Amino acid sequence: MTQTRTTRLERGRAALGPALELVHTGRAPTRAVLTAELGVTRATAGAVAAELEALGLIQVDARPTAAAGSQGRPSHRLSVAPDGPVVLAAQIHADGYRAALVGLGGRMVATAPGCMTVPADPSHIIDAVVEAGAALLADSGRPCLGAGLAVPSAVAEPDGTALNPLHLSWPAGAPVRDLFTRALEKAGLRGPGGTPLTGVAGNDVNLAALAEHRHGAGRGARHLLCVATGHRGVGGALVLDGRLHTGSAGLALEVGHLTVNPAGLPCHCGSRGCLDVEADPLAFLTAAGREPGPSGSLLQQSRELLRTEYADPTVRAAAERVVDRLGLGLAGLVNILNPDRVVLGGLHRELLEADPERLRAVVADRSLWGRSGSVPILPSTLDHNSLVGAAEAAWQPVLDDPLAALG
Amino acid sequence: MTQTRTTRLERGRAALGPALELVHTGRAPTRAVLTAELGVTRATAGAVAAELEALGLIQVDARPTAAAGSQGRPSHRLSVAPDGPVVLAAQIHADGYRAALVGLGGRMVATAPGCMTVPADPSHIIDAVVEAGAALLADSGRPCLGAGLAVPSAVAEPDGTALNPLHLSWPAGAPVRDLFTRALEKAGLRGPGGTPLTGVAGNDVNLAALAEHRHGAGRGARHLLCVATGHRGVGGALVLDGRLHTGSAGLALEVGHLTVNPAGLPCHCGSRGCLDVEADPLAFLTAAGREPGPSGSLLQQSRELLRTEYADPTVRAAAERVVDRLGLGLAGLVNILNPDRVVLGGLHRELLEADPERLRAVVADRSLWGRSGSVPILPSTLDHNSLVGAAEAAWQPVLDDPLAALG
DNA sequence: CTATTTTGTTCAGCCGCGGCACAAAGTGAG
DNA sequence: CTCACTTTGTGCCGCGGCTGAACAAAATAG
Repeated sequence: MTQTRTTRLERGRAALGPALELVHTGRAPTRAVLTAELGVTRATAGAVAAELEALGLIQVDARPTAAAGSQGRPSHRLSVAPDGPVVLAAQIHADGYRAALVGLGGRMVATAPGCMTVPADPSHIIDAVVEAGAALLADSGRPCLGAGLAVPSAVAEPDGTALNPLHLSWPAGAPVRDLFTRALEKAGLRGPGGTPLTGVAGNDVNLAALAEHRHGAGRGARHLLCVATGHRGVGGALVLDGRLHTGSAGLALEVGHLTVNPAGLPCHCGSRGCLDVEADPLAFLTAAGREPGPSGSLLQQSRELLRTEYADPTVRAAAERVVDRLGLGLAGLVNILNPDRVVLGGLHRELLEADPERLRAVVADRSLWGRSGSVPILPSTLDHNSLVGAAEAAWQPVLDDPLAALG
Repeated sequence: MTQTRTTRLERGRAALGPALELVHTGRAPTRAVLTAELGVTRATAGAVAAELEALGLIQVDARPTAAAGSQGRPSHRLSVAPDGPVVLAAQIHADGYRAALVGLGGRMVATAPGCMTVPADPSHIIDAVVEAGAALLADSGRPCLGAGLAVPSAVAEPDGTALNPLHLSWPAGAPVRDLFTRALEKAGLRGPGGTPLTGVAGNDVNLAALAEHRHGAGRGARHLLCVATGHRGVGGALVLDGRLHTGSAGLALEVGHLTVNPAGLPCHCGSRGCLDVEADPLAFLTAAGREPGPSGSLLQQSRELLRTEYADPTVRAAAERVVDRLGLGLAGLVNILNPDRVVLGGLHRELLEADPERLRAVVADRSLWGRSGSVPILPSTLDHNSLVGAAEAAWQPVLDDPLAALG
């Protein structure tokens, strides 16, 4: 037998992927910075940039803008290609869906929301969101390199099934990844060269964390912990060295069942006082003595209450109660994960902004050492971060190996 | 200025490090397997193996043993060099210290225990263990490539200071890494070419996890969670894709303050019913109604009790109580980290072996999905795993880049 | 003993990349 | 404006690691 081996996909320029990621995340605004970040010679960086430009992924400005106050020849500016390829991002939430086209750099090119009560059969809404995305794509005329789907449920790997669609009526174990891929096929969406698109699916909080890490409040963090709450329950996510940590089966960071109030409310998990039932919008509304509305509007209702009636002592006390519980949960997570940054989303973001010091104090107090307790806790900064995160997941193969993904 | 750049340490054969690691961990018993694992051609694998042999790190058997039941030319066998270089491993525990020389493959070449009450000044005992190691080294006549120290405390990065020497009388923030390095210098230990040795220091449970992952019960796991208890308190560690996850400041996996018994004993952290006070040897002895002995012997005392009097209903009930608490803590960790294997050390190992089903049932019951709950829970299998782990940490630079570490 | 299978070895050639020299494009001093 | 200086871009050469292929070696099967 003549000598065969596994095809080396990373063939060609090894620095192509890292270089694209640097431009994508805005960490390489010029070719000079790119050279330094990659740790290669200027010659190599130049060749890499030229190759990425030839692939239509980035743009190298021929007319470099002079950097103020610095001497020497100004470096060429790098940016993502303004009319380059996009990926299809889709999100399903309690109120309906949203489709979007997202280019490199997290730029949302087009977006289309859709309201509907989520039906028991996940394939219907997945088909709907993909069709909306296909329409956007047809309008834009730009090539599509991938597709990502965010769902409000844990997604098991490697099968891509939704395990706990808590506030959806989906059956447990719905094969959302495969349904998504099939919907892409049905909608006639194709990748470069007519190859079929393979969809990726993930938990919305996980994907939001990825987006915040690349383009939002988590930028530059080595170990980023995100915690967020939508309508019911609390989700977590961890980004380690730029990669989402989903655990061995995609089930990591199920933080909802940390005990934060030993004498608290019973939880469906069998315990009492879990974060899930002590620090979500429903808990806030209940503590404030308000009648919770329909489950798909709990977040809006809570935000409204927080914004308009925070002066009311009852509301304020309810907020502080939730913040204290959340702080206990965060302290536990900080002790276990020791992140260098924490970003809060959903209602937790508003609660943090309402009283940043209280939450930070609780976390610092219950963390084991001042050092780990002094971790910065920031509100999320991206709109539609789950959607952008779904796009990030879809971009990943391109970032890992641009040649293979486009060739 | 002529073009300079950061020296590319990984210059030369890029596959040298991975190849050494494969032999080191026993995953490349033959050159043919090495070829497949590295994903290179036979020619390259041959060159790499020859180079590692020339460096004195591995041995390539000229007379390959025929593999039974397979055709074709038998492949050369690979093994670590029997008289190759070693690293110095040191451990400090409640009863004293232990020094050892450890070769590649986790082979303990020589070891020397030392009993002493740990003095308040950490430099004394660190000097003592290094001197013991230096004596072993002089006897062996083998070159020393590194040194690692395991301490029963969290070690903060990047400064290498011991933060919570719980059952030692050390001051908080003792610079153990620097004290260790200085002791190595004082003892006249030198690396290849007379370069000074830089010591590495780590938490004993963290290092034990590393050892179990490379050579023990954790072999092959992608996400390995280790939990162990020595005399007081509970420690945890996580190995992700072969690397220890120590968090952004070395403080990750401080699992001792997970709440596992809301109505439990008060803990110095301010909460009640923490894992630290509910699932350590002291908790077991107390629950069994025994008078705890001196703090440095709690583990022995507990083991003794478990082995000789497990038939006693009081002892058994105490064990089950601790197992139940431990199970709650493990379930919480499994929900957050979703490892694909759990390894228990110290007294937890004996408790697991006494009644494997009970612990597994508790974990499965409190894990969110059967899938993550069905994670295998195994007892540790290595003797002196913290010591071997200290050696692993010391070997790491060599495994990462053999040429740079030896050149 | 021959055919087959699997592995080791040698060698030529490609190609990525470093190093260098030089050009280009800016700032600042006089 | 000119000149010195600094920083960046580009073309070219050469090294060296790695692939690919042909060939040799060492075992088993029949």
